[in-house]
Amino acid sequence: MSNVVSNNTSEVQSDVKKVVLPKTSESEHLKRIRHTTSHVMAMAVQKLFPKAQVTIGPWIENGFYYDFDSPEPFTEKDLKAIKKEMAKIIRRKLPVVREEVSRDEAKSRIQAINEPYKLEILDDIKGDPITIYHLGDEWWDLCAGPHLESTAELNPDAIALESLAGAYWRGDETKAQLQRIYGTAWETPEQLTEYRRRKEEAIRRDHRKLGKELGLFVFSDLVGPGLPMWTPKGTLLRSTLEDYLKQEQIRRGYLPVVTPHIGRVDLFKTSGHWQKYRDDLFPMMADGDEARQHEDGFVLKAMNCPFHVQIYKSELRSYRDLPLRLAEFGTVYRYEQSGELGGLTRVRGFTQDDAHLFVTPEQLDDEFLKVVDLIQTVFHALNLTNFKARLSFRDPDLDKYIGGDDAWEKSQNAIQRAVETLGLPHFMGIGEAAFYGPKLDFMVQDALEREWQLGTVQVDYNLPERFDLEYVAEDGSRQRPVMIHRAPFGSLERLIGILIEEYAGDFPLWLAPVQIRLLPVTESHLPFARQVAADMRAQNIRAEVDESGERLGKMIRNAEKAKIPIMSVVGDKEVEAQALSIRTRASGELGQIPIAEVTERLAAAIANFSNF
RNA sequence: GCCGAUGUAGCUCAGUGGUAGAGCACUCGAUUCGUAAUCGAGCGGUCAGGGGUUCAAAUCCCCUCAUCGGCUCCA
Repeated sequence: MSNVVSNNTSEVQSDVKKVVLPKTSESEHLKRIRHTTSHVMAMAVQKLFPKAQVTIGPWIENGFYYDFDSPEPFTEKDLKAIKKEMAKIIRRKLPVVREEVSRDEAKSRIQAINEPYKLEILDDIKGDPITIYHLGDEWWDLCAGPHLESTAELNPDAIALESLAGAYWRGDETKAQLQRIYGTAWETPEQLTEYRRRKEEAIRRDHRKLGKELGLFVFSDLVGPGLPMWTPKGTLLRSTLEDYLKQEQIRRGYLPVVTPHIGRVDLFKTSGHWQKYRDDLFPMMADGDEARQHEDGFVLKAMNCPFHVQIYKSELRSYRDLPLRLAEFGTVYRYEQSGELGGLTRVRGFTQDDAHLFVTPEQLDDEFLKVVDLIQTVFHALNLTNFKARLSFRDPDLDKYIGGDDAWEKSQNAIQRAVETLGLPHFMGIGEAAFYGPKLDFMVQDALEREWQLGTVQVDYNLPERFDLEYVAEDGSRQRPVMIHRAPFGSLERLIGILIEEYAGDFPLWLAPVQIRLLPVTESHLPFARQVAADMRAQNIRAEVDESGERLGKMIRNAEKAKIPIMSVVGDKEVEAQALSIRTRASGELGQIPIAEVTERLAAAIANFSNF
């Protein structure tokens, strides 16, 4: 009875001894282990590939990596050889010795071994002395440490080399591409096993896998990469989310609008997007070569703001009209780099829950706070608690932004004030701003611990300027409004990807594409089941009947695999009693409940975002 | 876009130079069944696509496409 958990999901079994995994950022010891392991790996690599040059090799949350410049590309087989070599080094119990040297001394030693990357790294190290860490007397690298005292403290069975990747020197794609080896190292082999188990579990939650299994969305090579298509079940999920937010927005004074999927190039020239993102748009549609030459054509929209701005501009606005909140579930297309695409989290066609608020400067703070409140409300309703707010400000050293310093100051201050007023925990993201303004971004992690932006609020003084927006103030003067761009979900695609992983496919009742499935014990009970389901659908309950004609056990199994929250067995007893035998995914069998009561409770639970 | 890996039936996968396989799904037949898989039969593949090597290619080589892990980018 206790085990209602399906055996193909990943829940931790209570009888398995729990291994606690330390975090690198919180464990000095683990930092030392990973630092030292990365040095051992680098030494092993240079032993096997003498031409390989060593660059940088830090610890990361789940392990470490090291970047090499090697004329011969590493292969998966090489990883095995490197791992073997590492074990050898570890068994030799080499002491790890810290040495302090002067800048000049470091320089001459680097020149002696001819490692130009190290020279660049040396230039970056501020202050003296320079620290060098030696492994025995055969290998050393510039390193701030700290390290273990000896390779003897490492356990080869707690170390694994995980993957190969390309990585640009200094993260700059115009510079040399290096080869990165990712590895992981733990205090004990048990920790490594646990780490691997968690990784497996994460893969089971992967929305690409679950989306396929649950039949929510599909891709097609013929349609094209990064262009998801939503199945009937996925579409139910999507529209439930849409309906929820639409309702919430209407309550908050948003006005719905609809705008086209394409617009003239000139529109995007005015906004500045064309100059900035031309290559990231699907190619222009132009009627003939001459039109093409003059850039007199149309492009698929990659954002909705310029369209909403045109609606704003369609009439003379009074201060009495503001704030004007124009909202649209707008589908946009971005020609993302092929290597960037993945599942639903990064796609080429997606729908933003977009809105643009046109406000007076005096209204800015208040409206901004209201938007943050909406986002928090939405995240709460979705049970997304594991997010971090990021202040995405401009990097003053870069010149990829439009607008004057004054506008930027004002915008960034408005965001700063908002998070302070709310006491919202946040972190800084310098250089993460949009080109027209700073943002407050709500960041979440997927199952594989990659960070994604969902909700966003942006303050913008620049587009109102570029489009020459105005309103008539109380004194009759023409004033410029401020714009707030905002999207609580960010995009429906990404949100759903994240939600699938967050819930591991077990959607809460109100979101579940199918809320209840009726299972007729024999085919003779089908008409009864169909009637009950139809009555439930009339109450806006997403009910369906298992028409397979399978045996009950099989139907239950299928419903469990489909992660349907509620099952109802209908047989002679139920027809007789005008009741339903209820089995929930969360709590197992609940026994017989009269049909009217089931319907009523279901409808109430759905309305309250609660369980049955 | 770059580095690396992968691509066999709708799905999950086996098959390393000699006649394409399994389980599930699907269709049909039998069974009419009470809380996680009834039995049997059948259907289903240009082995991602194209080119090459070979007497012979899913298997070896080249190109393209897609997917995955990273990097870069992300309005």
